[in-house]
Amino acid sequence: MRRTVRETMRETVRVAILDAAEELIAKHGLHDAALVQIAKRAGVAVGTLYNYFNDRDDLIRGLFEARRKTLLPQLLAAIKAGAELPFEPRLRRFMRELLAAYESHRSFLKVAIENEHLKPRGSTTAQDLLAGVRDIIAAGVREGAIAADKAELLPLVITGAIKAVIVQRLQTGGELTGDADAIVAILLDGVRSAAP
Amino acid sequence: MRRTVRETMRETVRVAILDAAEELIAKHGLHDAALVQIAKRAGVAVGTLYNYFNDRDDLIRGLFEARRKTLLPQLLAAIKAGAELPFEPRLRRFMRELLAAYESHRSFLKVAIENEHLKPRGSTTAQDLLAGVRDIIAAGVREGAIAADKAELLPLVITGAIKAVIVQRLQTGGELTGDADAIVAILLDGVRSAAP
Amino acid sequence: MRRTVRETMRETVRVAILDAAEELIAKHGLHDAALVQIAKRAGVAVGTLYNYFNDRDDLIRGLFEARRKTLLPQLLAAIKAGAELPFEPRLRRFMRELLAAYESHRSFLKVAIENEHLKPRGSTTAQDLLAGVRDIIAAGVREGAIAADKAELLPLVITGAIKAVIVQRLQTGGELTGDADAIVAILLDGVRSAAP
Amino acid sequence: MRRTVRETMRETVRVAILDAAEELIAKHGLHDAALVQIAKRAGVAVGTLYNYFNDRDDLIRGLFEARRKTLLPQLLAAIKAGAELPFEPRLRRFMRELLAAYESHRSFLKVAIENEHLKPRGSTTAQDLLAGVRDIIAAGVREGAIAADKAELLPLVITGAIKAVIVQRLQTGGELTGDADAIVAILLDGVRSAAP
DNA sequence: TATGAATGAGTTTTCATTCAT
DNA sequence: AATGAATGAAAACTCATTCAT
Repeated sequence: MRRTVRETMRETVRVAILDAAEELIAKHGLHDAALVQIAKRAGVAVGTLYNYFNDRDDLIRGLFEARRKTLLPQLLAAIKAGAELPFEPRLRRFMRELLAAYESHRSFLKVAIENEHLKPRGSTTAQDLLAGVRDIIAAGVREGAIAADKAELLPLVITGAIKAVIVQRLQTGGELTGDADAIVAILLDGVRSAAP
Repeated sequence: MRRTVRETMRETVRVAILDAAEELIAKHGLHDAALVQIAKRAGVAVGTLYNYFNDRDDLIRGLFEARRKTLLPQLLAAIKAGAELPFEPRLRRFMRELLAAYESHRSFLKVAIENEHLKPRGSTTAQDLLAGVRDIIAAGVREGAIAADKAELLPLVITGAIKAVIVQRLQTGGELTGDADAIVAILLDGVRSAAP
Repeated sequence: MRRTVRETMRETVRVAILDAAEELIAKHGLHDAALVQIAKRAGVAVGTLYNYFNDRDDLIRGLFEARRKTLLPQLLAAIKAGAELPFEPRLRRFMRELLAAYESHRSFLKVAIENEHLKPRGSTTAQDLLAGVRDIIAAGVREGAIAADKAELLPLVITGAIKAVIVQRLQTGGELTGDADAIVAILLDGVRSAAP
Repeated sequence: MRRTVRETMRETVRVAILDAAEELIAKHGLHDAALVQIAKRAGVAVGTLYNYFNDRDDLIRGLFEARRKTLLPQLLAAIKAGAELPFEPRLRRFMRELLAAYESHRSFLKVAIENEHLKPRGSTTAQDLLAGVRDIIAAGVREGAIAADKAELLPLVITGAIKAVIVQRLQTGGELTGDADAIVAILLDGVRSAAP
């Protein structure tokens, strides 16, 4: 039981460190978030960081992995949520749930999008998203709801659109969820006016 | 006229520096491209960089501005190219010309996309693109070719899609132009299968 | 008597710590043997080290003193062993017994020789050895067996030779004892070939 | 020619750095000679050290290599010096010249002997010495001047004796050369008193 | 103007030591 | 007494910037 107490403490500190890192990286950029600052904001000494991570790189990776661990289940849930629905409502539902889940990770989304090019140990949240969208599209193709020739590029287009909208909303401060239906509408129907 | 010769020399060196910077930033990332390396690759000494730029930041900004100066006319040309065409072929043509123009700037595209979040003094290539797409969309709306309610989000979706495809092609090595029509097709018609 | 049990436990831990220290210092060098590692290998926590030693320096000194405490009696025994013998067989016997005694302290010998220059409070094993050899030489001189003019440098030459041979054997892995007679032969007779 | 001036300057600074390093390491030990101190004593800034060496380790190695580069020719000269002499006078001459050469490197000898166990890139001064002594001994064997069975251990015994004497003289401050003949006498004749 | 060595402030990293549990 | 996380001073290392030549 003593063991458990200590482990709880450890976990608390670890979380504090990662939160501090996320915050500072979001504010100042990956490189300009100095370890001393991260430590200070986390309320620990510099040396303490090294009781939790091997080096700076490991800490950064730790942040990405921790967030991924939180976000992946939510992504999977969003995928599963409408599994029994036909393609269109399913995509709509997925988008809404996804952006709702993302809503509470704005800070990390900024960090993740700005540093997408850094190659991590495992998979990234962005890759998870792409894979998830691919699954749904694949289902749509099997169902006959989607033109097969569009299926290949579509996941890229969708995730690209999502990111663009997120970036914009992070800047302007608006809610992410608000755009879910609009994005889907464009993708499903195209942009042509309904006029004959 | 002697003056002109000297200025040509200066310009040559400046170009070499920017090319070197672009190359190294594309390879190692914005922060990990050290000035000594840039100088070495440009074939000059570190001190020389400071005869062309005030400081590191100014050099980076110089790179972005130089590329913008090249790309903006090409973008404007792509916009103008189909000005007299109706919306759909115009968008199609724009996409083709845009990606063709981008084709010879792969290295810079990598740099630009990875560092989109850094706010420079003036406009960025990304903002130019967004503005250009907005223009074309606006024309489409006036023309009645586009559902007005989709017009607001559409530019974001389009540029987001373009970026996503570019990033992917930069990684896999494929041609950019190849995807122009496919992207447009998705956006115009939506992804529904043609089925009755 | 309960007291004694407790003291035995303490002693056991102390020994474990010193053994761990010796092992790690032999492997990584004096400075690169970190206290955390020593503690881990000893099977205790870092803090525990400080229940047995005041600080790092004290621990190191403790190691040297502990080993000296073991080795000194063996050295003295080797000196005493042939006390009644004439000089030459005495020296021969001394060498054999000395190297035999050292045989089971290879790890510490490495540590001791590599760190001979660190001046501790008390005497060192190296100084003990030198003193011992001096005693034997002095006896040889009194006995008339040794040229008096060679008596001053001789102890240094002998101990230097011993150390050199030990270092070499520690590297190559051979037995220490094997060289005892050969060293003595060189020192007694010189290296001249027996030829007339 | 400008080139040459700069290179001369560079060499001057490099030498200053290595001298400072040698001095401080001799005084405080390998590990306790901090780079800031070395830089200060060399009259340069810390960063300058890194214009000459990759890292601390490289600087240390640089010191050993530089000294070896100076000492090796002197050693070789000492070996060659008496090449035409018969073994005994040759050994005697070698010892005198060797210790004379070492005389002006006391500081480095301390450093070298105290850190003999660190494995360098190439060979060490100690290894050079051992090899040199081996050469001379081998010649002695061929000449029939040395008992062949003693030839194997002899180089170790000689170098060990030399080191021991050097260490002692470094401490007490005496001249190194003074002991050359005495060491050789012991080794050649053995220590037996001349008495019948 | 070009050069490249020198600079030193700013970061990362280490580890003996402390101390609450 | 034992534990091991926290501490922070001290060290190594980086690199944009300066400046004498």
